[in-house]
Amino acid sequence: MTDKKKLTLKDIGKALNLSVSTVSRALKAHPDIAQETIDLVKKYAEEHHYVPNLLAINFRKNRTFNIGLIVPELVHHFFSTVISGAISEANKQGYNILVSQSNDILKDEEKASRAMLNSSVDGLLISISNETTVGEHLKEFLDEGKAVVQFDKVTEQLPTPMVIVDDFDGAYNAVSHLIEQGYQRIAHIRGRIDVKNACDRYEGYIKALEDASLPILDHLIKPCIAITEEEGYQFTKEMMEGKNPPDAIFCITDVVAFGAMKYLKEKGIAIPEEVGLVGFSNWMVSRVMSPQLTTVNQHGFQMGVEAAKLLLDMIKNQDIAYQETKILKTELIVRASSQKK
Amino acid sequence: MTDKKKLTLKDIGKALNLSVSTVSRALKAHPDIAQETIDLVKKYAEEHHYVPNLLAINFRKNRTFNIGLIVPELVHHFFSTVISGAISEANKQGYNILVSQSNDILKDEEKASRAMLNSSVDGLLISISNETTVGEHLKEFLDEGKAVVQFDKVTEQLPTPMVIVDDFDGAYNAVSHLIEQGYQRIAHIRGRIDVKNACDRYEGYIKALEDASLPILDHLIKPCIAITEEEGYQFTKEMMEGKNPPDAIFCITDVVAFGAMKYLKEKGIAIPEEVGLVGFSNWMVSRVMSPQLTTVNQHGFQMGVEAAKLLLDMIKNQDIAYQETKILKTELIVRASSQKK
DNA sequence: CTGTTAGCGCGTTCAC
DNA sequence: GTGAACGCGCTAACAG
Repeated sequence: MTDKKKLTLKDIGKALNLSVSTVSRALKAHPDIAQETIDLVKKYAEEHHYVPNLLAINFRKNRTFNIGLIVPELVHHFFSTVISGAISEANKQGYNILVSQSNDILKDEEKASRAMLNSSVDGLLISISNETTVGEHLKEFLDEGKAVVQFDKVTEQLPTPMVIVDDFDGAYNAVSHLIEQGYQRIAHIRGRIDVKNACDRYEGYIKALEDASLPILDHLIKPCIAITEEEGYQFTKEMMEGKNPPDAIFCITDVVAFGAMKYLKEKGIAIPEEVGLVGFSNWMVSRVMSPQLTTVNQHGFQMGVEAAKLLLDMIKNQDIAYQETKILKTELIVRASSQKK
Repeated sequence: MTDKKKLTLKDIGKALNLSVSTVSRALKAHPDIAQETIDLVKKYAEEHHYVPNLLAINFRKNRTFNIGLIVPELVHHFFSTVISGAISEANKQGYNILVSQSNDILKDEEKASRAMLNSSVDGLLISISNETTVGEHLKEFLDEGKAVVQFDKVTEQLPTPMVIVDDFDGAYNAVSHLIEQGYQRIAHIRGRIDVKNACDRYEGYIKALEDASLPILDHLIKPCIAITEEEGYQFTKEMMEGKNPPDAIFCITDVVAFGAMKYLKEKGIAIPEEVGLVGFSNWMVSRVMSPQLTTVNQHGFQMGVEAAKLLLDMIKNQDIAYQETKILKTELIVRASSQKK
């Protein structure tokens, strides 16, 4: 590796017999500087491939042009889509993105956020872990005067703007669609009780049933803990083998629906004829299952873009107090698994 | 609420009537400093939540404790798995990871790498785009004396260490497995001719046929350009409708195999009885298809870990010249789509 | 043992 | 128009 000495303002000054400050000003075409000087300096800089030392600039201005992004899981279709959107927007505005994951473990999230807080980041985009409730480590960010935007999995305990999906509405539409298709005994394999998204979807489910004057049956509501295929399989088995089994299942997410589908197929129960199935999130898997899974698309890319925009706005206008909550509409994607008619 | 302004060494010095340098040394328990002083300073720093200004440190030491990571696509099961591994290892060693994507477009890759080069990164992990051949923008990294490690999609034009999968071996095993199952006319929907991975897999395919004394049939070898489901569908259609159709298809990747499967199912061609199918990469979709897809697992997480380790080794021992190439073995995952017997 | 001094590269006074 | 000087926070060489 060749150690190429980097050109500095001082070097240029020496070469051109100018002072450092003149060179500095010339490069940004300061009005005080003579046009000839400006041209001269710019030409020299160009020819010798002068690159300003970002480290020095950042140090002086106390900012890094980096923003942090923490998600529960990186290997996850929805989250990677969000990240993709955030990176796209950030890059457009001249920022880079530092990515970390919490694995849904509070300790890991704290470690990641502290690692970023130590001045390597101007602001933070975060989707909190299942274990995060208060978020002391995130308050540290705010205390330092750094911008934070929450997205998707959020907590109201933290006074920051957020970008979320209209989970209530998405669930409501999904369940209403099932009802419209003629299903009457609709089960819900839901998420954790302490997670906002899961609750919103649950509420949407309940509301849809109520609006259609369908009874709410407690034994058809099952709570996942880890949100896995296995849970989907297990709960479906329990319900189908119990009495008064459901004729449709609305699952908190596509993987869970896959577990449910697996059980139904094993038992030769026809989808959608005997049991209808709807997932949530529009993972790539939902298109690949057979029958293809009806699901709720969350526009992850757009969420990433919006979250990044919001954060960068805040960073650039420190004075403004943002408290905005952007709610993105979902889109029901109807496929074979729920089309009885 | 903590103090709004950050505590500096100078502040501590003033408060304790010590010089800045003494404080600095005390905090790192320099042997020259009296134990009492060390204790005193440390206690004060602790109580007042002193956090060293990383920006200043980095500026002075000319490094950032960040490493860059560029992949063709972020929303991609394999790559996100690699990233996950790289982040895990980097964090362990006190580094953060800056992520960007090229979308398989050379221009985007150049932009991303330049954005990172500008002193926001100590080294780079990259999986090059389909369009990258020479990699002038990557040479700039090397010229600046920054470490670069290539992984998965690499070019030999660039003298850097790499971490790759044994694509040849993986393909060889996959095709040998098909042969063992009794398939005789094995097609290959391959990747681009100018991409190394694709060629290695192709070679493995050829070698397996040769070793089994099976003929190589040109009309059963089809080259994808964009590596999509549509191409898989189209090529399979062409081959199945042409004369001397294949009785098995080895696909460059799982999505392509999904396209192939889609066509076969539409036409009522039985998998694996009439046509066997094998993919590559072990995406989550491969488990969800029905029949489940036989595929080649690439140990993405491990690849990320190895690549990060290599890069950090280089960063930490600037003097050592690394030219290592780590080749990770693959693992054939046999599922229903290829089990004729 | 501890303090003084001298930068790192840049931008921003304030003089001339 | 331009230059000199200072400081951002920290480290390291050199004194004492």
